[in-house]
Amino acid sequence: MQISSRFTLAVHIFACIDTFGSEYKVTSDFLAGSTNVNPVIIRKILGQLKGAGLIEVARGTGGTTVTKPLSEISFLDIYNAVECVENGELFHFHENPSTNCPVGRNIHHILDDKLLRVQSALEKELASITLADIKRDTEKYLREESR
Amino acid sequence: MQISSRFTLAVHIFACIDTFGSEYKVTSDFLAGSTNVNPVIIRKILGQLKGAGLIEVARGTGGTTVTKPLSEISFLDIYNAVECVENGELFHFHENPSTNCPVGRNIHHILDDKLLRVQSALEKELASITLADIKRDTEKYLREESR
DNA sequence: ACAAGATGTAACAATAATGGTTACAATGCA
DNA sequence: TGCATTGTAACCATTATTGTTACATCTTGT
Repeated sequence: MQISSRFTLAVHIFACIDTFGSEYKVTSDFLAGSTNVNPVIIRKILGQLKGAGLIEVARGTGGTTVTKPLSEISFLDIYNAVECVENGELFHFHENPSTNCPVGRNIHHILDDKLLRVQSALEKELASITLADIKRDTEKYLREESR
Repeated sequence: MQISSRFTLAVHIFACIDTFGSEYKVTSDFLAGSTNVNPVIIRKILGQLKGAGLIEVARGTGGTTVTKPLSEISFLDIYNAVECVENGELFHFHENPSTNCPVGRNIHHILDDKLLRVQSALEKELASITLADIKRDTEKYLREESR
């Protein structure tokens, strides 16, 4: 199963806030224009990012701002904000394996440490990438365009 | 989004084949008993594992065998066999970001290398774990039980 | 005070994936 | 031939995703 487009959308949103925030008021309609995604979807994602304390959204007047230095917001923060995995577990276990079978009643013990290793590897890499990297590369690509 | 229980089921299946294969004929009904999952679901997973060349399933007579040494079958092999991600891409991208917006038309360039890094980290860890590890730990837990 | 522009959210729909279930043709062996 | 088993089709229920309309609520400017 793929990770929801909410994640790439959220990064796109941050790139827009950083690129256009000083010049325009970054509203859900503005972001809907850039992402080509329905403004209500955008507002839901903004709500999740706000819930995670990564942004502030101005009620009434509109507009979005980032609450921390970009280098302190990692892909993992964003992933956790928008990807609501239950119990935070990457792997879905089949329920109630047979307790009559020696393998069935031990499969969790056998697998858990290994699944955790895999999940940790994913999260570690997500944590190593921050919005500062996105800012740097966004500026790079925009510079290349304007030449 | 979680990785489908097909993955943990597949590992469970391999553990059963290894533990019981010499003593019993490992049929989809047998596996359904151990996993507590419908035999048709088991047969579908067996079909995927067979398609990936990891096992052989005896038509008519029934029973399942592994085609390679356990140390040569990694979690990544199993993951790729049962987790049908389109294009093999872990991250889902929102479609048609605006080409009028500088961020919209560059977001793919900006993100692609970073998403690939994350996916590679996941796959590398999956590749580092093999069914030989599962065999070793299964035997360990069964030994601990019988004391 | 009120109009205008935004957000927050409810409600509903379409689509897809997951997991389950029944049914049955095809297979291989005794 | 009979039997156990696989492979697969045809459904179904449930859930997640994404899209859409609608509207109450909030803030500011006039």
